[in-house]
Amino acid sequence: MDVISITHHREAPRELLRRRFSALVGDGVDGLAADVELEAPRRALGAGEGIFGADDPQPKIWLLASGVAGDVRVLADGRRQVLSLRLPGDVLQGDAQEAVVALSPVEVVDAHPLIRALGDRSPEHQPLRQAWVAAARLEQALIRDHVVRLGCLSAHERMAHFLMETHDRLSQVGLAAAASLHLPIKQDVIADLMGLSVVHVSRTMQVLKRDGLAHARSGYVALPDKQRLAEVSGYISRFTRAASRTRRPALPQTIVSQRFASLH
Amino acid sequence: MDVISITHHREAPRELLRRRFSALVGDGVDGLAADVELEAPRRALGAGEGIFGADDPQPKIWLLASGVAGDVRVLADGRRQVLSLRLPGDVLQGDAQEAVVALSPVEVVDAHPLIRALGDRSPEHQPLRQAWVAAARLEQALIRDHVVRLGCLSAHERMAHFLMETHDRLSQVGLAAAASLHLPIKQDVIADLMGLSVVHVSRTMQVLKRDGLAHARSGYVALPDKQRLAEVSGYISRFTRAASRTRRPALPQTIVSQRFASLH
DNA sequence: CGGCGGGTTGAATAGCCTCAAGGATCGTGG
DNA sequence: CCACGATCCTTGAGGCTATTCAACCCGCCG
Repeated sequence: MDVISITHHREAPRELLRRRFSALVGDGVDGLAADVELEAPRRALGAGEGIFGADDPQPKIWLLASGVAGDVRVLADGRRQVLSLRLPGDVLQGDAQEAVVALSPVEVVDAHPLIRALGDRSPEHQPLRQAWVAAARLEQALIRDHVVRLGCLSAHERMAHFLMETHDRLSQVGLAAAASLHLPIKQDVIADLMGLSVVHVSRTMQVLKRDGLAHARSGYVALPDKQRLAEVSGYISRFTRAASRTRRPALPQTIVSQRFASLH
Repeated sequence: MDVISITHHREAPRELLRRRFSALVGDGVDGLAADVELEAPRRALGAGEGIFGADDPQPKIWLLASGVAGDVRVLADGRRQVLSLRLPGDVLQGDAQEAVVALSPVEVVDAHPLIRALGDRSPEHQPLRQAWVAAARLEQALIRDHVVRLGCLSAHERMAHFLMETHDRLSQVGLAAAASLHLPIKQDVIADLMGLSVVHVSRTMQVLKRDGLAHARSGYVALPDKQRLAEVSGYISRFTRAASRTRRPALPQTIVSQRFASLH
């Protein structure tokens, strides 16, 4: 099968962002190249390292260039919950209430140039601002999907749903093949993400394999039958819809978007 | 015990909003009275009614004046998840991806005057905009708390945590006594909120009663020992902290707040 | 080769669910 | 004012899902 690594891909960070944004608002953001420089400072971290150290100097916003990170909350007794998975092309904001932790080896680049571009109100950056708002809205939708996963779905459904979602997200930035994805995280992370025990994650993966729905091997997951995987999990893509959905001209755009724009 | 109803209280909608906002950003929003008119149109709905009908004419933003509503998602096979509870003083935005449903008899008032005030950029409305952003950020934090509840906590912990949180939220708008709250929703709603079965919600409430932690009777819940209730659930208030937390002057405020401002 | 981290397996248990029946409460109509 | 039905809550019994604990396996690296 075709294989794309998300820790060792060769895409420029800006290109990842461009793909993500143009999937959200069309091609208006292609000019991203013009003035948004996203290469340095670049930082590499190993799995387990916190991305926002308390002693950090300036940059409080990073763009995830490669690898997997996650918003993690740890309870007093050691139980952990991974609130959301962060994939290449995502913007990581240290401002958040949670710790953002590298779940695989990752590379991050300073995203302040992007923030600066968003800050000025010139009309040429209008599509960029729209994309930023759309991205926040999408993130919002994803965390709500996560609530439903945890609240309503069985272990099998959860895993299937999660794999579909992650494949979709990686596809959007061009980092997944048609029927497989690279997911270099350990099972205990998946467990803390899905609200399950490590043991049960393992068992569930076995069943998915037996059913011909997902084969995992050394960080790569093949999804031979996405159709059926979507059916058994009730998965509805947030991505294909976003493109075709008709926008209703509702409230003063400023307010609605202000509500979403600061989410990262 | 002292009793305050949230379906039949006599607070003006604007007063609820003022309390909520001033708890977030201080007294700067007291001038809310000046130009933000929040009384009409007023609408009453019964439990179970959707608040945003597809046939709705204009107002797509309501302020919840009394009662309880919720963001509800229904799966294809009928399973339901209540994503978040909406309490008096909350702003309901039909723009959201979810259905917003009345979970008790509710009254809503048109919130467009508020939106208009947020829309103009005059300096006198600066605190109002800050509060709006802070409210969105809080909402964000609450849904993440919900993820942790569903992912990490046992049924008892979930219930205890939920009761603490709801009591806190109602206290903030002055609609809860010191050690009790009015929660006029049925157990099946709590079940769909907590990811449990109705039966188990009932049993769990019995145990909480036995332990002297929560007595529910006809929509009113007494919390005789909030201290212990917080301990057993690992509850950390988002409200007392918000007031005392030191704000770090981080990113250009516009961007950060844009990210939050359109969330409702 | 030994050790180690991560994955897998088995057995026993706990937590929560389902089904089904029995109470309590409340509004309604006689 | 009481009987009635409807709705919601409670209780019991049994079963399934997921957990825990423990051992074992496997690939990798020193």
